[in-house]
Amino acid sequence: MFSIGELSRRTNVKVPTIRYYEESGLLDAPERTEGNQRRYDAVGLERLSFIKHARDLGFSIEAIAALIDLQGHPDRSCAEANDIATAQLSDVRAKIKRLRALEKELARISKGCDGDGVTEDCYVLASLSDHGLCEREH
Amino acid sequence: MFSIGELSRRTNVKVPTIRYYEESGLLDAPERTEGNQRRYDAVGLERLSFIKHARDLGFSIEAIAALIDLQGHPDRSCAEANDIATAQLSDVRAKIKRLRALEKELARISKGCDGDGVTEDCYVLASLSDHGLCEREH
DNA sequence: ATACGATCTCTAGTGACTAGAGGTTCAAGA
DNA sequence: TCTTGAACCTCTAGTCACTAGAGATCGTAT
Repeated sequence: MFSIGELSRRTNVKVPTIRYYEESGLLDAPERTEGNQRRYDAVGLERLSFIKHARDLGFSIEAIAALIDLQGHPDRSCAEANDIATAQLSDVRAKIKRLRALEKELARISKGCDGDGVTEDCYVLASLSDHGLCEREH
Repeated sequence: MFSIGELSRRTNVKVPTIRYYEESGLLDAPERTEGNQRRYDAVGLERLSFIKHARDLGFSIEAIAALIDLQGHPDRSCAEANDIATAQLSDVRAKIKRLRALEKELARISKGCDGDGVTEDCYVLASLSDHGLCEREH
């Protein structure tokens, strides 16, 4: 049995975040000492590690809650879990696509300005004012 | 002179968002009719177009405020504007890098599961539980 | 016994909006 | 000129996933 601070150290999840996960229903409320302090065991550690890993992969709290629910029903089809992962994957891919377009545009805007002039003639500001200077849609 | 709804239509920025920008200090408070409704002119339209374009490129409200401030001082060096754009560019590149790592990991996790089994043996759930299954850091 | 870091709960703040309530104004048609 | 109804107004609260701070209590090492 260990404290919330110890759990925090072991998982690299901050203490207030752990309490937030409990409040959100992702973590079961743990046992308490007589003085009302939380005490965790290996199960709590494992659960939080799962959550942390999923968060690092960009899953939303809602999606994680669904995954945890599936874990609790080992007889349910695996398809659901796979659906959630696949949705997350296409979400990530869409974000990458969009960011790549932005990267191109920003690189172009930034390259057009050597930083020597005055803002009156600044290509950065001109580019932002006039969308027509952009090469593609974004 | 046109209404906030007309401005919204011309810029594709929603009406509450326009009011929010005004409240945030990005947009000057426009003239009002006798009945207290906002009336915009070409200057307001141009300003909002600038903001919209910058937001589409992922600049924060704070960065946009700085850019607008620079616009108001045409004698100031262009370097500052370029710095902001460059910072935004490296921010975007960092995000892309991170998302690509996530993409690989998610693709791997998702591929390992055909969706046919039951959750008990689900590779998606196993992967999320056990970080050691991951191929690289993320 | 005391000190002091860790913990507790609670409220409020973040960024960039979005939603809704409840009331007022504008403009077009009769 | 009157009426209707869409558009407008302000204000509050909600979103997501936390983060920060206040003020009080607890646990443990000396």
